[in-house]
Amino acid sequence: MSEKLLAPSCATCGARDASVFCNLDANQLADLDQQKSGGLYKKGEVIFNEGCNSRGLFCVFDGKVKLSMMGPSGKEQIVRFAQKGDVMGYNSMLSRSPLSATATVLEDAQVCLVPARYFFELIKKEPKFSLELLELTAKNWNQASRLITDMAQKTTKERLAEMLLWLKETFGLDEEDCIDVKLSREEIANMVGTATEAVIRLLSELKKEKLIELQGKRIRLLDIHGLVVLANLID
Amino acid sequence: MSEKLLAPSCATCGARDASVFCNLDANQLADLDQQKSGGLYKKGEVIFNEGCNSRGLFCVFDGKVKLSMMGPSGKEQIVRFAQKGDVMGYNSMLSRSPLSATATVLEDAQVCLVPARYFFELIKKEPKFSLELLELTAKNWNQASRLITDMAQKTTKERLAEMLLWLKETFGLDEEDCIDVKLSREEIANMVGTATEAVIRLLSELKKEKLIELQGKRIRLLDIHGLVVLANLID
DNA sequence: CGCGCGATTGATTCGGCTCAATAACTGTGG
DNA sequence: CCACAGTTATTGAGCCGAATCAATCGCGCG
Repeated sequence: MSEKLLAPSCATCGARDASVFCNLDANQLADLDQQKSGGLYKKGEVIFNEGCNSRGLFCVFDGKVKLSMMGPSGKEQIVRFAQKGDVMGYNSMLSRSPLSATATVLEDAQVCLVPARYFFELIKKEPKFSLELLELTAKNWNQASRLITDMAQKTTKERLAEMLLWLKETFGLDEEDCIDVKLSREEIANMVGTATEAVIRLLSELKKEKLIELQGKRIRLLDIHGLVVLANLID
Repeated sequence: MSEKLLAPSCATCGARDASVFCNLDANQLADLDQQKSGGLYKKGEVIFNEGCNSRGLFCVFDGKVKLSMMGPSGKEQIVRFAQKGDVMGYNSMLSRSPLSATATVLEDAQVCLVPARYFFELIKKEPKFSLELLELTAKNWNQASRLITDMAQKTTKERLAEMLLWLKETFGLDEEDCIDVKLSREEIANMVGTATEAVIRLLSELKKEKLIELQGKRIRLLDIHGLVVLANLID
């Protein structure tokens, strides 16, 4: 972390409404403010590392973060992203096991840290918080099992199309219909589960098929429906 | 379900100690007994179906169940198993979405059903229950993200070795060191994410390499450490 | 301006999927 | 107890997608 800074106040945090903290009342938010600390992380920095113990629950105030695991042969696998309002590092606490993923900053991020003790206190005292958290983990599971199936059964091209759509859902499109995050070809390959060269070749196929346009790292989605069909998300 | 039957009492249920219900007190168990219903399912029967709404939380009293999803081209993908003490169908309730998997009986099973209303009541009233559930979903997530990485990065043979070890962990070995569950080659293929023929060929390779022995559906593990190494679970 | 990393393209190889043909096994009814 | 039909397991041959290796290109940056 580059520097310690005054964490943004939870009460006024714009990211909170959509987060697991959306149901806390004013008193609890004040408590949370007391307990938490904030940090500023620059692009490329690692917020936490797979295999270590979690220091608490990390809540992203702004910026973009990738969560990835090391594969058996040292290849990175990106398993999810986190941005404004998303929380990270809680699974490890809940399952009392080391962190299963590494969090790396894609775009400069402010991240708050809620210590484990207070996190568990919230669970014990605030059923609504537990429920939010359960809802979140349930959704994660749904997404994960879908991803398992896709990894196991889809072709590389189908998976690439699906990942582009996933990126669109996660980060949205800018005013020029470009996916609003900058990833290297290698990082895209590490989402799709393939080699960098394959991503490059397949992206240029998608371009030939008028589904996307490429300008360096910027990827413009020209035909979302076409991508959906290609990704086999519908028949 | 073949027949309605008197559900086993939660208070004396041997499966409960290791389940998410392990922390309930006598009163709550009595309530749970009141609320729940029981069912007997025969091999091959479907307990619930992907895409439907969950009728509640299913708790396996005995027997063996596979949980699978349909892939885009109609191929089954087995994502997990459930047996004594395992619960199913709760993710769908928590995320308020249709069931993400189909539960099919592998070996005759008795399964209790806790209605959604009571399930949510427990979460609201009993922080220890929420915590157990959170712990469970967190573990599931860890397993799922590991599986995503493996599917994306390992060879078919490595995945097969890993699945054999997973089956061993889940169902154990009988007195002859055979994995204690009967799966068709196709079902194994649907775990590994490959074609039936590939499983057959790779199983016979493993046999040649003296890692396993085959007698029909019975698979004897001869060299567990060898399988661990092959599966790349250690270096 | 040259260095170095990331992106791109090409050539080759190989794992694993598909299709096709047999063989073994299961349960069924005569 | 056997004959039959239907299913599951096995083996073989051919093909294709995608990984690997190698070389070049392009760009951002000191």
